[in-house]
Amino acid sequence: MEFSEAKNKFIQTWGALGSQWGINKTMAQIHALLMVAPDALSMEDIMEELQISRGNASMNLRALMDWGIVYKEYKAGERKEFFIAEKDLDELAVKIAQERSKREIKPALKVLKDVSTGVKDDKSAEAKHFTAQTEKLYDFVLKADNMIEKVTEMKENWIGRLVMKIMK
Amino acid sequence: MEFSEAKNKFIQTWGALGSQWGINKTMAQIHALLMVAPDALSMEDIMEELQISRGNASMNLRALMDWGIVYKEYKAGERKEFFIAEKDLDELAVKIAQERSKREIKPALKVLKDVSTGVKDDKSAEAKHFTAQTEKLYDFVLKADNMIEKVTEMKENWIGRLVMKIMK
DNA sequence: ACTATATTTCAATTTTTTTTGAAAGTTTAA
DNA sequence: TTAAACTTTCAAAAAAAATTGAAATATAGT
Repeated sequence: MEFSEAKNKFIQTWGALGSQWGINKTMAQIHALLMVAPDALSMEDIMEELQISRGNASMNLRALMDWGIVYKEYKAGERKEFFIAEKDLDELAVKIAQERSKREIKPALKVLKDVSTGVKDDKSAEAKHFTAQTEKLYDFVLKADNMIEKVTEMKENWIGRLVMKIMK
Repeated sequence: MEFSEAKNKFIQTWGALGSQWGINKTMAQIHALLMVAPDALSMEDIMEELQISRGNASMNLRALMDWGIVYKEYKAGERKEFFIAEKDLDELAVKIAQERSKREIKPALKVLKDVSTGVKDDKSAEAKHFTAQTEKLYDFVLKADNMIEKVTEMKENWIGRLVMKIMK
């Protein structure tokens, strides 16, 4: 297999996978590209390689930096900015987990708490079942979220260690 | 808070959360509705409550059943079909994890294996870095996927047990 | 302060995804 | 076997999301 062919296949696959997990295709592709680039790339490089517009590149690079998984780099004597991906996979997973927790799980937990404790006067079977079920859901999601935090705290190769623990 | 208000808030939130994780809004909303319904609902009930078309209801119920998290139920003397959600949250999480592994992670792993082992002749720094990086990614994703399988095997309240283990 | 270089923003457009609704298909009961 | 009750399918329409490109903004060097 040609290198360029393999690289392309990887970028396309990573983009498609991103879409399925609610991350826009270009964002995932830029990330894939930076993950396998040995050196920092400029916005021009990225536009060229992925055949995307300047605006698209700019917005998605910003999003990746907001997630904390891509960094800016400045090169001496160069005016333009270069970009580099977090390449440590443990660190990458931790960052993604933390961001998803902060952006999505925490707000959902708040709503779950509100709705599970908010219905007071309604004595119907439907309302009782609702309260019981959303309460269970709250407990479950809270536990899962705490787990993410715990896992995140055991810095360095946490996934390896976790596999050990699970296998007992 | 009125029950109907709380229920609506829950359904909307669950739908929005679904979207962010690559699950279509209606599918997540139907699931939310069935999660808090004390009894099985008919397609009519669902269409009515969520204000959606018959086709939409039919397609998304099928999708939920394909994921194994919603079941059909037949009532004596009733011609139409009723639907009920998997309400055990451990079971629900396991089913979702298994489906995502089967549909998305396994195929991605195959591509990662292919591209990380497929570039043979290219001695450039770029190609070398590519092979090294995709190999690491393969190992990492494989480990994560194995973890899902292990966790899935410890039936019954696996998340609680896992929290225990992690906290040591 | 000016200018060349680079980046960001955002309204308009394009693409993708979701939803509709009606026709086709299926099942059950008489 | 017919017909009513119900479900599925899928082409067309609508809605949502992503992308473009050019104007606005920012920055650095002289």
